[in-house]
Formats: sequence, C-alpha cells, structure tokens
Amino acid sequence: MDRGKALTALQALAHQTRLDLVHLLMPHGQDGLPAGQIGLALGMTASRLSFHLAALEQAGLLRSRKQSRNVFYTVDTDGMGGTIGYLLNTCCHADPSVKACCQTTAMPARKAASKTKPHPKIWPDDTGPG
Amino acid sequence: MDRGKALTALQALAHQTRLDLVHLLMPHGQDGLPAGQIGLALGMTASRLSFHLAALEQAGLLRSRKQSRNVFYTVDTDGMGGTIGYLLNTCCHADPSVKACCQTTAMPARKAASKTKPHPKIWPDDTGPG
DNA sequence: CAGTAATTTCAATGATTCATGAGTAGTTGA
DNA sequence: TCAACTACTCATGAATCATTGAAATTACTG
Repeated sequence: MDRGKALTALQALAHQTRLDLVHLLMPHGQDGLPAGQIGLALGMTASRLSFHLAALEQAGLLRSRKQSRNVFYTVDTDGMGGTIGYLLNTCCHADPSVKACCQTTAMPARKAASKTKPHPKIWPDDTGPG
Repeated sequence: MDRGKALTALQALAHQTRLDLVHLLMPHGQDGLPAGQIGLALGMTASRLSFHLAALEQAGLLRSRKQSRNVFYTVDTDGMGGTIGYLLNTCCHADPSVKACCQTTAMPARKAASKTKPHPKIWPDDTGPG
C-alpha cells in the first residue's frame, strides 16, 4: 500500500456514512449485500448511497459485482487491512504502544450471511447514523 | 474509543500533511519536537503548521507541552492505537483477514530522540510531502 | 523596557465535499 | 414492446476545509 492509496482510503473512511457502510458489509463477507438492501438498512437515498459506495470502491475498500438486476457490494479486506497496516506500520513505524490496539480477541469466523436477515445491530452504541 | 472520537481522529488523519506530521513525530517518542523544528522539517509556513497541529491535537492524536518559548508536540499513542483499534475491531469486527495487517515484525524499541538531529528520512519512498 | 523569537489567531479567498432531486440506463417478465 | 424494478449519473447549492499573510500573544535577552 503506497502513500497515495493509503491517503485515498483514509479520506474515504473519514466519513460517518462510509464507516457505517463498511461496518454493515463486513459481517456479510464475500456474499455482500445488494445496493438496495444497503440503502434500506441505513436509510439513505439512492443517489447518496451510490455516491458513498463509489467513493469506497474507488478507494479500494469495497468491491462490487453485478448479479442480474442487483449490484452486490463486499468489503475488500485487503484494502482495509492495507490501510490499517499503513497507519500502523508505516505511519506509526510499528510502534509497540500503538500496536497494542491489535491485541484484542478475534471474533470467531464469521458465518455466511443469510440473504434476507437484516444486520442485527448497527453499532455497539446504536445511536443511529447521525 | 467511541464512534464520534474515532470519526474525528480519522478525519484528522485523512490529510497528507497531518499524516506527515504523525510520521515525523512518532520516532521522537515522548520527547517530541518543537513546532519550529517540525515546520523546518516539513517546509511549511507557521500558521499552516499550527492549523494542522491543532487539528491533530484536538482529535486526540497529538499532545503538546510548553517549554519556555517552544511548544513540543508528541504523538498520543493511545489516541493513535484507539483509532486504529476502532477501525480494526469495531468497524471491521476484528475480521481475521483484516487483522492480518498487524502481523508484521515490530520495530525494536525506538531510541530517545536527540534534540537537534533532524529526522533521517521522511518517508520510505521519500517523494516529499506533495 | 525595547527588541527578538516562537507560536497562535484571525480574516479572506479558493477549492473540495456532500445532500438533494431529476433524469438515464440496464434487466426482468408479461 | 411496455411497465416495473434496480442502480447510476448529473447539476445545483450549501457547507466545510485548506492556505496565505498579517496581526496578536507569550516568553526570553540585553
């Protein structure tokens, strides 16, 4: 991950809506979610959703695949990991005090997303996207 | 690290100049660097520097302490770690594929910064702040 | 106290970003 | 082909952000 790409990715992530998008899509793994369902889950207009999805995809943080009428979006874990790794290892020189943030228990392997079930909880402190 | 603080920190980091600042200050540990020397190292005007330093400090990523005429800036490793940890653990649900970015060799403990010696190299690919 | 140095604050300007609503394009099935 | 559905693009205006230079603030020095 070079400097320019990392900066683009950070700019993409520095927005509440786009953070919400990643958080929502992450548990759905490589199945992802269609745009319509994402918009429904986060309550945003189609054009606004499209704008933010495109920003994340262009930044290398999301991938999309077309499937009949729908476009499914998934998180690009390489892009996300690369961005975080850039902050951690390049920008912070892999400083041990900073790296302590990695020492949390990993989640068990995510289960394959069921197509219809909505995401159970949006945020730990679910105060809505505002 | 709550959602609002993480977002503020990400917005602060989503800028080339401020990424440069963190990268420059990190190896200087708790000694830090005075603003004047930072401005010299990165070649920026005083007011511009002050603006970006303030943004980082307000976001909880930098700390400052006054020492006679100078203001020394240091990286707040808790803030940096908290921000990265938020991305990794909250936003990405500690997904193993993403967490792989942490699996790099840690640097040896940084040495205490000497007061006068300039930072040896700004970036791995030192193309300047532009 | 006058002069100098280190930083910050302020106002003005130009650039960028974001939300909105309307319009467009591709897909599906009757 | 037509209507319904899904998603994207575009133009607009409001809001925010970044840079600059000047002025103000605080702290040393002679």
